[in-house]
Order: sequence, then structure tokens, then C-alpha cells
Amino acid sequence: MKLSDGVEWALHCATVLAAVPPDRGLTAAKLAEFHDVPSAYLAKHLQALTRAGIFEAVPGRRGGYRLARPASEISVLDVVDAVEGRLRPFLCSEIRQRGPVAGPKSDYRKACGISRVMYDAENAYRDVLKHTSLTDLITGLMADAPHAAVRGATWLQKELSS
Amino acid sequence: MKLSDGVEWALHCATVLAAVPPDRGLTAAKLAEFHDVPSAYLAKHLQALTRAGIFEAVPGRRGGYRLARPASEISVLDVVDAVEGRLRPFLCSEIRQRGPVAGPKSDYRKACGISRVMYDAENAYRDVLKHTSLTDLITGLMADAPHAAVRGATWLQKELSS
DNA sequence: GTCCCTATACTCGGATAGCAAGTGTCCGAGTATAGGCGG
DNA sequence: CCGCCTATACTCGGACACTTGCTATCCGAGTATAGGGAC
Repeated sequence: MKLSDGVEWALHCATVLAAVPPDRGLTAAKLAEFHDVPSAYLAKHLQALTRAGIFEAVPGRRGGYRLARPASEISVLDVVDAVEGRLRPFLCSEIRQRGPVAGPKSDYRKACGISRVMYDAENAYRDVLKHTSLTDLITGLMADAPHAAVRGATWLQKELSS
Repeated sequence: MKLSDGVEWALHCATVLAAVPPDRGLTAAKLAEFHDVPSAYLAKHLQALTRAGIFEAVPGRRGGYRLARPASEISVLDVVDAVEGRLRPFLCSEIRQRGPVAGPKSDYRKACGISRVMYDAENAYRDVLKHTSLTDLITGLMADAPHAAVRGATWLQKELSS
């Protein structure tokens, strides 16, 4: 069980975009430069986020990406699902209905207890991410590393003005 | 994020082994036959479970696998970690300390807030699995599909007597 | 001076290679058993 | 008849190919801009 690196990048990009005025945008190249990650690969994930309706892409010159809705209405889960593709980590293949002791289908009306536990765990995981919004993330970032936040804001202002 | 198929197999095997008397064992081939899965590949996971101290392997003729401790003292998390290798789904690469706005390390004393949320979610996931034991699983299986449980017990008795 | 048209530069978007990890399989090392032999 | 020894058959264990999906990259389609020309 491993998450794509893109999840971390996407979350950081989202916090940066939250600081961009709604009528402006930031290009994939700038976002990649800010985090020092391969821009071509980052672009791939930004596209996925756009398809999911979390980011908005502005084409053409002076284009770029921006949040599709207020940061308070974007959860961490939204971002993770968009990048990872919303596939369940555990998939029950009903092996209890296979082998020499398999019986009629009517014997297995209730879902397999093992899958139930795995799904419960998955839901607990998702709940935590669901109840954390981008604003929560930003509040935390500013409290944890205020100096870095100020430097980031300064850099952003410089990029937007040019 | 995807879990290995072996997780499901391992959990089902564990519930079967829980029904085997402590002084007996069940071979990898028999476990594979019971679930109709490739025995060679299942053996690989059984070895991992043995290394993790959850199963015990009895070598030689009339050997096989059995639980290393009572079913009530084995959690689902133990099995999942043994098969999956206990690697964290999310790994913070501290990209906030990279790029043009990177600052002195003293600015980043506290852990990245993004990683904190991801780890909280992971812990919620693990907690659910941790608080479910093999006995809980078996109780559920027998309640959900009693006929199948009886057939399984009969098959097992036949195999053990021969 | 104002409007329109055209060429341009820059953006996103999807299609294309490379690589690592999971998936699946095999054969060799080790051990309890079963049978035969000797006492 | 009893004990011991040897050969055997069966088990687990680790080493070896293959496939899927993530990682990384590129070039083409589309658009707002900027400049020049006509009115």
C-alpha cells in the first residue's frame, strides 16, 4: 500500500493556489519551480485535479491554474481521490465462495466479514481526510513555520506582479 | 493505493488455521486448495507471516502451518502488516524545504502539517484493524454464513484425519 | 486617433517511453516418517 | 520380539522470470496578447 508522490505535491500546490487571487492563476511551471519538482510530471497531476473539478485551468497566454471553489470547501480527501483515482485499497474477491467447500449463493447473502472490517478501516481513514479542509491545512502551515509562510507569500506576490 | 491480494488470502487462511488443533498443522497446499488460489504464491505470503511471528511453520513430513499464538491475541493489523511489509502509505519528502523560498532548517522545527493529517488518517485506519482480532473475524464469519462454516469444519476434519 | 486584423508567444492537454514493485513460479535444503535389518 | 539404521517422501525456504501500474517526458491544439496597418 503506497500513495503516489503526486498526492503530496498536489496538496502543497493547493495551499499555494489558495493564496492566489481568484481572478489570477499560476502556471504549472511556476508551481513546479516553487516546490522544485519535475514540471512535466506535476502537470499530469494538475490535469487530474482539473478533471475532478478541484482546480480550474485557464488556457492561453497569462493562463494557469486556480482553485475551482473556496479553500474552505475543498477537503484533503477531494485532492487525494483526484490524484489517486478513487480505487479501493482492499477489494474482496469473495474467495470464500471458491474451492471445494463452496456452496449455493444463498449461503452468502451477507457481505464477507473480512471485507467489512477492511472497509470500516478505509472509511475511518477517509473520514479524517474528509473533515480536514484546505483552510485547516493553511492555518497549520502558518502556525508551524511562519517565517517560511512569509517568504512564500513574498515570492508569490513577486510572481503575480511580473 | 492498493493492497496486495495476499492480504485477503492471509486473513482467510488465518481464520482456517484458528480451527486447527494446536498440535496439528495444515500445509500450504491444503490452504491453497481450500481457497482455490495458486499455492506457490500463497506460500510466499505464508512465509512472510511466519517471519513476522504470526504463523509457525513445522518442517518435514506431516508438517505445515499453524497459529503461533491464540487467535484472540492476533489482530487483523498484525496480518496486514506482515503481508504488506509495514511501509507507510504516505511519506513526507519535506518539499516545503526545497525550491526558491527554502529557509534555514530552524524554520521547520515542527512537522509538516500536511504529513500530520495524512498520518492521523493512517493511524485511524490502523486503529480499526488493531482492535479487531481473529476471534472477532471468526465470530462474524459464522454468524454471516453458518452453512458455509459447517462445510468448512467438515472438510477440515476430513483433512486432519487422513 | 481608433478600430480591426494578423502573427506570435505562451498556456494546457493527451499520447508516448522507462522503470520499479508486485505477481507468479520453480527447484533445492531440511526433517519426521516408514520400512527393513540385525540382535 | 525389540531396537536401530537407512532410504524415502514430503514439507518449508529462498532464488528466479514476468506483468502491471507508477514515474517521467515530450510534442501538438488552443487562446489571450501585442503590434502593425487601414480607415
